[in-house]
Amino acid sequence: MKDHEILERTRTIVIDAIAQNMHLYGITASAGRLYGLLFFSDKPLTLDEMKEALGMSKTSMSVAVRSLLDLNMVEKVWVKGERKDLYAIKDDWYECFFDYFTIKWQTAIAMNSSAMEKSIAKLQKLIAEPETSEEIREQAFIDIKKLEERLDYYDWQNRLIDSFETKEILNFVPIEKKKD
Amino acid sequence: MKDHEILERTRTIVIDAIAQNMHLYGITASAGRLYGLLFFSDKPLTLDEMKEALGMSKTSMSVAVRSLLDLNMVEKVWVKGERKDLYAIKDDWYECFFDYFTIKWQTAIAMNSSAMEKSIAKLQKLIAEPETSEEIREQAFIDIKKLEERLDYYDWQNRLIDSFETKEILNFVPIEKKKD
DNA sequence: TGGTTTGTACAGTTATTTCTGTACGTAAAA
DNA sequence: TTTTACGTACAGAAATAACTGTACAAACCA
Repeated sequence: MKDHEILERTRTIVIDAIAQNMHLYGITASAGRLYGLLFFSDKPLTLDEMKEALGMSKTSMSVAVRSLLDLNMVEKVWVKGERKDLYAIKDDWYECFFDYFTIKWQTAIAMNSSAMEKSIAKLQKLIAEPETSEEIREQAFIDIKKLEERLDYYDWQNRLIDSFETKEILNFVPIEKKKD
Repeated sequence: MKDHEILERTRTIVIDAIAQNMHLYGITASAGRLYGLLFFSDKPLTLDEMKEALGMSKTSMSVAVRSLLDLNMVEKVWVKGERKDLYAIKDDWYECFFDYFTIKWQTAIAMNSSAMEKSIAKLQKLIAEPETSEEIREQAFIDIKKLEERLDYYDWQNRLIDSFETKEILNFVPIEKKKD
């Protein structure tokens, strides 16, 4: 009786902490709780079991689990003879961390880079125009310089994320087994 | 007339893109716009100038600029004879990127680690109790193992972020000047 | 000292996000 | 085939976050 409570409480402490910090991945706290639930679960769970465990609607569970799927934090598991969909946590944390940058950051970097490249092109065209005033031309030069610097920075970010994607980063910051 | 519009439009495109992706840093889109404004500004701006440029309240500018200050994305600039506070973008993007992890991620990791360490201690105590049932004891062992694995992962994350903080990461993924 | 100006705290408002229940399409079971 | 169960789309409700205007404290100036 008391034992079980302690076990449950220690889990809750951890789940709360995880949920609270999940926003770093752009994920709602509820999805974080769900992640914590799956972290401790010894078997894949159905939407109904999640709903039951977290006291939320099935719809919310469906949404939350999908957001976790999108980030490769959770996977759909097939179990023979089970009609319902089952979901389990992906237990390669490192992979998951890397995927986050590949999925979210690389997209954002691509968007920003694209916008900046387009702007540079427009500015160069503006500079090439003979009727552009000297003042404007000068400002355009300055803007182009700023944008190119920024593009260099995005290029660096991409190279960093590439080292995540290929796991080459682990040669630089290796996974070490802690001594027991 | 037309020139100036083109210049303005190219800036807007870029600012919009930046604002849209700023959520990756846990920052509101408005603060993102402000960041974009400062990115193109050739001089530090006052709250009133920001308010004017973005058509928002001074209070909002105050809040937004503070969120950027907290992430070391912006700095307060002192200018002789100027009574108002002036703010400028921090132009070391790399530093800013590293700071983000040091400020946000390290804090989150510390919170999670702390919660897990506390839980492990409680579980070990539970295991040591003679009246704990064998079933509970077994479950506690499983939980401890999971938590310790997770702690190893957090340790790795910390080492990665350390390499950001010390900039040693740049030895692995160097900043390369793009050829002009 | 008293009179301005500047930045922010606070409370109220608006906008956005998150959550719920119903309704429905799809697929398995009978 | 009909029946049943599952997961999700959708619309409305509840909760949260973002923004604004007022009011005030601190700093500056006279």
